[in-house]
Amino acid sequence: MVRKTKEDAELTRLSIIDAARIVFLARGVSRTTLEHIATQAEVTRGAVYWHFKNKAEIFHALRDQAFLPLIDRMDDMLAVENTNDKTSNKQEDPLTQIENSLCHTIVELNSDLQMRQTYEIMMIKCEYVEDFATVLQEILNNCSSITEKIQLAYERAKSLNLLSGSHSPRALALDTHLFFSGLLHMWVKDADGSRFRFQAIELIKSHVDLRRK
Amino acid sequence: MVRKTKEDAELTRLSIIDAARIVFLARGVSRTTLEHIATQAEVTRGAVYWHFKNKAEIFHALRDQAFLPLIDRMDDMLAVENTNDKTSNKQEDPLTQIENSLCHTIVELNSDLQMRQTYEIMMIKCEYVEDFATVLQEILNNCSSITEKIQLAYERAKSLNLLSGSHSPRALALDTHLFFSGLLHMWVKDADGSRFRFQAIELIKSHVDLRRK
DNA sequence: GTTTACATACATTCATGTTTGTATATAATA
DNA sequence: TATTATATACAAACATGAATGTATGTAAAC
Repeated sequence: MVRKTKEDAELTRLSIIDAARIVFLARGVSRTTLEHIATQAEVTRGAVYWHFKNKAEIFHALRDQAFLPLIDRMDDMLAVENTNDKTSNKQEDPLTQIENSLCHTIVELNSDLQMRQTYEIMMIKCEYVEDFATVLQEILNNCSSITEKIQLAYERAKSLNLLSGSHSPRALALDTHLFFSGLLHMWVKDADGSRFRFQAIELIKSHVDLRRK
Repeated sequence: MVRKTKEDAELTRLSIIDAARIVFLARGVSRTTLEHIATQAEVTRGAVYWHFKNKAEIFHALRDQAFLPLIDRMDDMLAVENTNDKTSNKQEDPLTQIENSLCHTIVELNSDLQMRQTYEIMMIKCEYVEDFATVLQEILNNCSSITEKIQLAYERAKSLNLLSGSHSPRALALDTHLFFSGLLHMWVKDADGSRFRFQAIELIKSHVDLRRK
């Protein structure tokens, strides 16, 4: 049980990230030792230090694994209508596009335990200081970009005369973004699911409906 | 510089909580030592251990100091109209009541640096595990109770025929709660204020307006 | 005189980073 | 193709620096 092939080494790397997720979730990021992670991954700290510089690097790897794909997917679902692609979300009306992209995120979280756990870690098991503060800024940037996409969708909806009332697409987008941000937080904190988890989809539909003519 | 009067001791206690806030904010809760807090408060760890059992107890004290008053105030502003009290928020229409209670919280946060810092600690400088997990549950309970108050206000608004559309007060309340929860999070994370801090009031007004007939 | 409100000193545990050791994969060379 | 060299992927040991909790000391208040 010593030297492995490159493929084995990659598996070790992944299992360390996997282990980190489990231990971070249970003990919080600060309180988990590299020893904890190593034990969970059934390796020694030597292996951990071989693959990662320190705990922060593991944290970043974990984030990249779960966060980025979801952000990308959301971005994609909010993209401008593309008439060549009949199978995608893009032929829906803009409001339905918004609704679908939000719902999709929730569905993903519901079906993917690991992603759910990672979100929980990022939201309530991590202190955003020093090495971790940058992650927060990145998240904020992602949020901004998504808000802009939502705004564009609302602008399309407006020009298609789909909106009730006369609110600015900007204000609508910010409101939607804050709603969804709050929903994700509550969704994560609501461990037993009694408050938000089981009605998240409903809440999204209701939120979007409020804007529909 | 040894034994003090009861009043002096109470001042020491408060200065320890004050110091904890400063250090928690800068270093995160986990990474701050009781030594850090003691130094900041210009006492020794002896004094800290005299007044508090451990770090978690300081954390709880800090929370009680900043959180509870704000919650109470919000609760109060959402209370049922009281015709005897002409000076309060209670003579406003229910939707304005909701708007005011949300705005009030933001104004408070804007004017009270310490409260703002405490919120920041609770949201992004603390890991909710073990000793701290209970705090999260308490926060969730507070949220539930506020949501209920908001729902009651929406019900009053509905019976006064102030609402546009035909959405249920329950759905409206949840939506508002999630919006505000998201707003608080963003408000706190948005350190330089460029994204949310300076337009929070506007966003609240716009959110409530969306529901007004 | 006793309790209070601390300061100081001590003991222990624990986490981190580094260093060293080592078996094996892989590339180089002959 | 067989041999050798080197880099890889770890394990194990070590050294250091905290951080915690407790125990003890002490001066002033009551």
